[in-house]
Amino acid sequence: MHTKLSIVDTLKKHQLSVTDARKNILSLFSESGNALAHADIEQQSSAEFDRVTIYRTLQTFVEKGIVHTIPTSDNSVRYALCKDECAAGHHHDDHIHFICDDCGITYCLDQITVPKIKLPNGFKASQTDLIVSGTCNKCEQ
Amino acid sequence: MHTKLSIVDTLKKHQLSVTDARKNILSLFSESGNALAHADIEQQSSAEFDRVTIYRTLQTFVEKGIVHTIPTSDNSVRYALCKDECAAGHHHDDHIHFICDDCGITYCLDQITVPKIKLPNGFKASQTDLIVSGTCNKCEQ
DNA sequence: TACATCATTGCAACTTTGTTGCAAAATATT
DNA sequence: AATATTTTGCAACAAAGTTGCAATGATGTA
Repeated sequence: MHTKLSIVDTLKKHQLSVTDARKNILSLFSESGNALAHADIEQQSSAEFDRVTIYRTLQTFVEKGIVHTIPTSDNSVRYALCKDECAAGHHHDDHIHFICDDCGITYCLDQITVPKIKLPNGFKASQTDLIVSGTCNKCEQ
Repeated sequence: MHTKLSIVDTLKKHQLSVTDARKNILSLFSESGNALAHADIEQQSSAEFDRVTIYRTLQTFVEKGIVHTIPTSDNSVRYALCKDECAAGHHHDDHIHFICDDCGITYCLDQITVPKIKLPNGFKASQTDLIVSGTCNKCEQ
């Protein structure tokens, strides 16, 4: 069984030097539990870090396999923590994402896996994203 | 059986006045056959129309149900023609989209439908997007 | 067809978002 | 603790998207 890695250990495991920005942004993710847009992070730490640093940090996290991206229709890609198994350059996040139209929260529905899709001849899949939008369980009444 | 609507008829059907910009942009879609990003349209008609016009035209087309959006991970939403059944404010495009990592072409794979997903309690889906990326049949060798 | 009305377009000005190079600061290594 | 290496912030910029408004174009009616 896996013991949950600390923020610092996660960074070290991926051969990243441990800096304030990285610790801080990474902890934003684990505290929130959900996916974050660049803008979310900027709002929650703009006083502390330069915009450019946030861009570069997110990019590094994606490259190292610490977070994965979630496509959206509104030109504001979301980022979410990967499971431990994700490695640099190779993501294994074949779960579903749910974006609430009401509150905007983006959930990783880890329990549900993306069904295998049979593509036409000649098409080869390297990644599959399934994004469901609608109303989440908090916004429904 | 449906007879394919002309550009002008499509606009009229959706209660839009027929203008050069709309005719032109709409025909870009039917000629290309695939999904287009805002940038694609801008390149192919920048001399003719203002950037702002393209933004507004695309927005109108989405609202009227003439085109639908395709989420992406690179902050460049793609737009593609809807089937005839799509009405204003209510899209029925539950087919799969394929984005080629090589050539960048975005295909609507109409033949393949998105499998029904069972969501956790309290979650209600209004739309489901399935985006597969990889190598398309033209780029594969 | 000409007119009046209404919608659309282009322009300008602006805001937001994302990128790049470089010097200063922080981190890691010895 | 000193050096080498990375990371950060700043500045300057490029690209993407938005808004108001006047001018133009489309549409329906006489």
